[in-house]
Amino acid sequence: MESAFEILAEPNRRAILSLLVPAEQSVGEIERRLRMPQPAVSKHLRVLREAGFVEATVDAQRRLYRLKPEPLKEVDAWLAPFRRFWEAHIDALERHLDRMGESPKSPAPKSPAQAAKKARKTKRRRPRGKPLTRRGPRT
Amino acid sequence: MESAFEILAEPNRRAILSLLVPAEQSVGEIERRLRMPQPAVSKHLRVLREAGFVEATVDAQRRLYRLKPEPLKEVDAWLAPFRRFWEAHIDALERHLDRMGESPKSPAPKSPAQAAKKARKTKRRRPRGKPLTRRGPRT
DNA sequence: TTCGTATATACCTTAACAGGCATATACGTG
DNA sequence: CACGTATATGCCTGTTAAGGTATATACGAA
Repeated sequence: MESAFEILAEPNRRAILSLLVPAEQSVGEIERRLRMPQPAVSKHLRVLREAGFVEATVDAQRRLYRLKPEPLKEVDAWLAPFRRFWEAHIDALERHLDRMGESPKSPAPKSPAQAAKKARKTKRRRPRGKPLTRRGPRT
Repeated sequence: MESAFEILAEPNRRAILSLLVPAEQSVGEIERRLRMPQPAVSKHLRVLREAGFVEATVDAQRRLYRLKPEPLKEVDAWLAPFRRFWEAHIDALERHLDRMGESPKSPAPKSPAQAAKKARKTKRRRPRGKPLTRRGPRT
């Protein structure tokens, strides 16, 4: 669990962080708002705390958790080169998309997301019978 | 492996993406530059491709991979609220740090909010009876 | 065709997490 | 002191993903 990215890979943790943007929250509030078992919340908070995403203050038996920006800033910083990349290429991309608005081969390519999903869903367990023209460098 | 964050959790994948910022690269180039076994590279590229982070074109037996911005843009978008958060609090933080440059031990009054809280229910002294071993709400 | 290069997949093993459940610890109050 | 509330940990389990190794596929050249 080294990097900030690994921490953010967990959806519930991202949800917790988002919840903390407007204001600090107690464990119980998070538990209720996200409808998540209390031990889970505590565990995620521990991970977040140890990674520096949040910090807590004590209020009687309660712990009030609030955001700490540093790790997210790191992520933001990592993103910077890519941001420059896509900003530089926006126009080129637009042109490209404009151009291929027709039907290249099969039914007009879906959104990248959908395409990805489909690819994932496709069972690529070769049935052990026929070569099926699949292995090897994709064409 | 749903979200972009999960994809980015893997350091080698991040490395690959960074490598692709300046220009597209073949699998072999990535392999050499990152000193990573070829199957590993191919596997990571597959994940990246299916998640829409990259796309490839065929050049004879070679595949040239290049960046696609969408998923990273998503990440960037998710980050936005937090960016606002830390930008809004930078000055406050600075003030805070400026102020507490003195005695860290003495009750140096913190923010008004905290002061108020404390006034309400100042009773958070650890009884010292038991050595605060480990279990239980952290103090 | 055969060979060499470039890349993708299959399969196996291992490790790491997330979830669930039980329970320990702290604190305030009666 | 006993109790209820708030939160943290321990342990166990299932799942999933990454690494390693072997091999299949595709293509150009001889």
